[in-house]
Amino acid sequence: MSSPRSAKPQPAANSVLAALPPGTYRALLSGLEPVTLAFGEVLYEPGEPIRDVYFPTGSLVSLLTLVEGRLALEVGLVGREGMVGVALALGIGVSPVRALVQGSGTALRMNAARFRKELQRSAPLQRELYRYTHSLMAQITQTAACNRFHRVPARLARWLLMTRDRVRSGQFYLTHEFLAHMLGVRRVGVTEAASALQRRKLIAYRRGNITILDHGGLETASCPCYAIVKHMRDGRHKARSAAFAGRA
Amino acid sequence: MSSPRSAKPQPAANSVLAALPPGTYRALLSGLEPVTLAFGEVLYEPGEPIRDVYFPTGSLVSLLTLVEGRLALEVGLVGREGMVGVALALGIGVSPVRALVQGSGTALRMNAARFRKELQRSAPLQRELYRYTHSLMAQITQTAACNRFHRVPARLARWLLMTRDRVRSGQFYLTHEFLAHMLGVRRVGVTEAASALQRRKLIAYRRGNITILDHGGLETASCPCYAIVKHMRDGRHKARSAAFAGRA
DNA sequence: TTCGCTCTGTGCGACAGCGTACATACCGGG
DNA sequence: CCCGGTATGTACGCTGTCGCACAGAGCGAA
Repeated sequence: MSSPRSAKPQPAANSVLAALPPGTYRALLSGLEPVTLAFGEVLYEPGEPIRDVYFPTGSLVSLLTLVEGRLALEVGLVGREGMVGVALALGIGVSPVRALVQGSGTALRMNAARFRKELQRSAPLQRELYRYTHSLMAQITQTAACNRFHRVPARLARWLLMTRDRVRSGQFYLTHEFLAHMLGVRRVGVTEAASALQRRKLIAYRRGNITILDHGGLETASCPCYAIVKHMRDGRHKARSAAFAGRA
Repeated sequence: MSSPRSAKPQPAANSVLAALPPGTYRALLSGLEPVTLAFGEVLYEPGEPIRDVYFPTGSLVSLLTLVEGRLALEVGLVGREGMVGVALALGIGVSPVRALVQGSGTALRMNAARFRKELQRSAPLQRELYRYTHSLMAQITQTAACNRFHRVPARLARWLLMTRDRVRSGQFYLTHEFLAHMLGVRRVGVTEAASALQRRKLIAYRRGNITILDHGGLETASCPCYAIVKHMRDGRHKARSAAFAGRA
């Protein structure tokens, strides 16, 4: 119920995998197992070993940092554009964050040992993953600043837009309570901000089912961080040619 | 004047470089140029190409993200334990942050082209840099949460301790104005917090010259983020054996 | 239908941090 | 020794968010 569209025929591609040369991709295939991730599932817990990495195809995973054991704060959001478990690509076998499935759906899973082996032998895979790692770092950085300087309503708007981009749908299941954990604020704070957005006809929600009504309006209501992060990702090919000028 | 100790004989080692096998290190040497970084110098500006990378030996560099062009917020602090310019190690030629010299001192500099070449041919260098990249990501993540949940006095205390660890000295030059930019608060907010710490005899300062008087007390006054980040870095060898179990 | 649970809405006092303005203290140079 | 600039201290009203408490509202199961 949380994802009423799980049956729709997607291109089934994850952007990281899609960017690989065909030969590289074929070599990976036998290690990739299609799985369905369920809402609320926890893929990693901070300090625990990373057993598998995940390439979301139709799912959405939140990366949360925990403070004082109870408070949570989302620092990253991973959808089909990325991979869950970048720490492993950096040679670290322990997750620094909690990875929580925030949108049910499909993903491709590979166990840690195989992943390390494939990474070691494939330069294109390395290149794509490091590029994604950089983009994730930028996202975390932007989030840090955003949490410091921007108000709850703007941050909520940004978050909804980011989610929309990653699930490619303007509708998803999320309670105020859940959103509060993501934004690191009280549930009441979310209720107030969400009510305001609803009054302005930018979104509609009913017991957790949120629908984005006016994408443009929501973008105006959100802080500039949304546009900044989006632009960084879209501009990545430009960055690539700068970094690897004269190569590849 | 900003660094009255610039002449003291340091081991001159940067931790990333020190962790390399002797052969690897020797290969790098001809590309490493000793430089002195001056307080206030800007090594990178967001969006600009990374021309050189820096391995601080006796200097300290802040990584700042800019919001709306004017507000600044520190997301990372790089001293002798790291490198400035990790984006380049991830294949990105453009810096996402401003890199500002916060403590004058020595560093080893390598130009971007040479660095890419060396990185490509040296697996140990890659390994060390990716490990450091992970540690920097963890630091940024922790900072994001810290900025969200902790009060200014605690954050100030943490920041002073982190600086101390990186310059290996309990004394350094920093005005309230400067600290305000780092913490993303008003100068007045820093003054109030610093006065409180001074009243409690944890620090002393006089026109920018800050001295840590009671390290333990300051640690108590700081948020747990300090201990967490410190522990992550100290525990990195443990993490390594988990990630590379059975290898190298 | 009714009960119970979850989700959402509202009220209220407390307070940290903001923006601004201005006062004092320190230091080096002429 | 005095002057100017920089650094620090203090005051004050404002607002966003907090913590808490409780009141509706929707939905599913009995």
